[in-house]
Amino acid sequence: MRNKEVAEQFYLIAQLLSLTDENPFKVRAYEKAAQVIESLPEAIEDLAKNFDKLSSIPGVGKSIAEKIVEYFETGKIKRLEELKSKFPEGIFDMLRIPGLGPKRVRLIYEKLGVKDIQTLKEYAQKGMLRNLPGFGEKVEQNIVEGIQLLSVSEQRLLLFDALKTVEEILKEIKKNKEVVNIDPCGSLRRRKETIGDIDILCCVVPGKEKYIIEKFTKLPMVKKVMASGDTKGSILTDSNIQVDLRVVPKEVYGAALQYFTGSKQHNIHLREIANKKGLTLSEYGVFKIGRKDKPICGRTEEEIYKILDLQYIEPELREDRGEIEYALKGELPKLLEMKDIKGDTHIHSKYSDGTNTIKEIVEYAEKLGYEWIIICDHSQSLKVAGGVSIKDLYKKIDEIRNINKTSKVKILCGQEVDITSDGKLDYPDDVLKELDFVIAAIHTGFKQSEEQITERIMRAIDNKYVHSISHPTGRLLNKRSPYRVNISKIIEYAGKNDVMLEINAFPERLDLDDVNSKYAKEHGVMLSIGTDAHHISQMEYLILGVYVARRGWLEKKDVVNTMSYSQLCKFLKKRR
DNA sequence: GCCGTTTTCGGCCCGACTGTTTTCAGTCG
Repeated sequence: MRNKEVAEQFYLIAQLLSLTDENPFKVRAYEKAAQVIESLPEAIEDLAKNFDKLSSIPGVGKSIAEKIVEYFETGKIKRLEELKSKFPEGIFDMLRIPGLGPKRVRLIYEKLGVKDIQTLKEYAQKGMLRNLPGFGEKVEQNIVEGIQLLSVSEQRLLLFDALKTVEEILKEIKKNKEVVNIDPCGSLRRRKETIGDIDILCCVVPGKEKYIIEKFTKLPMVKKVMASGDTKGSILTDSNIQVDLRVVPKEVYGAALQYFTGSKQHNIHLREIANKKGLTLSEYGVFKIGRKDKPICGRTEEEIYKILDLQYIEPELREDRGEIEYALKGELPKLLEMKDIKGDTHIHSKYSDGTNTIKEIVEYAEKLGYEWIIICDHSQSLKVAGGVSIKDLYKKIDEIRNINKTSKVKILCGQEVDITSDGKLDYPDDVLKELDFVIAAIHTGFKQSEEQITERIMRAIDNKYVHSISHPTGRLLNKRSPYRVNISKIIEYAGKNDVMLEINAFPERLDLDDVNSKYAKEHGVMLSIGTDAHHISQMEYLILGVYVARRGWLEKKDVVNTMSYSQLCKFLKKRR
């Protein structure tokens, strides 16, 4: 998969073009194409073999398609090389500074010859920028502060951590009785796997807008106030998370919620549809073009979609990945919900590196309202994680059978079995066949080539005792890239062989991700959501897996966790 | 550069806030 790499080239072109006098819509076109390519489930290098296919990707026309082909044939894009030669390397760093955009970067470079962040900081501190048109003392100060913010503000927050932070903030703001309504929106509401900053929308009793903004900017966790106006406030928390609060009147709350939930691409697409109907859409409602005085609607989100002749679109789908076209036809999927979930397919116990006994786990599962759980511990060779010997495995099976006699929640005995570096499984078949559930996983040999790792996983899929593949790409958010694996090939192969793939719900994994989950569904793959919990409290992570599934367009029928205990047992036996 | 049931040319989403200005450009989401 070289999609990310190709997308990167077009992001670069867009960035460099923004520094020139080129038509700004050209910049947008490149950005859009980059975005589309990035979230394409098929490998772009495969699509590039067929020019018509390539240029039929929405947002990719003749010119960009040619550049993709050129990139694969020569390893370079001439247009990009030309642009690069016009600007020094350091210009990219300068563009990353929050509050400093392409126009000012260009001015600083052309008028003063500044071409790296260090020099820029010195110039700003010495007051050498203030004579440029549009610059002043405050701008200089903001640049210095922006540079200091650079490293912290770029790390994206895990969804799980963002959800916790926003919960804390909402609790504080709700203490003010002037607050009528309050909701997190932005990428958090769309449940993206990582969050850049947190957006919160609220409506208050009339006349108290500014008062609430001021309250917000004085919360205990505020480190720095970035902006504070009549209807918008923006702060940086002590853990360097940017949080924006917007206050709107209740008559347009739905329009604002829609607007601030995004995504940007989804909203742009929606407004294009509005325009074609002689309407215009903003956070203040839907208007007839030329009649900005009185909105037609905007109290609820549902009204907005309805007036555009669209089905209501769940926030998790709003990425402009086809949901608008489906909503136009009324063919959106009915997304999986937490209440559909009957069990967790991946929990570690004390038998390997988990902290709780099976008894403790099953009691917690009962609290969560589950019907069944699958206890999967590591296999024998994974010594660092307390891999279970064959002897202990039989003990585990016995213990589970015993507990099942009296337990309300049923336990299945599973194992997370290592795929060794030569593609074999870490227990012999006569042991595997004693297990209710086998989830195969890669924990070693990350450095192997794409062919080798892909082949290893395919050999595991061939084994008739394997039910699912755990965390199929091995990525750790903010920490480790996926191992080199042709994931679309794995998905297609799993589909052909009726093997499931896991949506690992551990906060830093979320693997498969949304895009690949959707691709899996389209190839007839059943997904298993497992928390990979190593402590009972981590069993709460399951909701994160449901969010991924929803972003991947999955329905109840696409996920094994929605089966009853008897359905599940039957389903798992079918594989053998 | 992309796109098309008003279009193959001429559009391309919309508004808040800031800091610089005396009416607006730049940046952000």
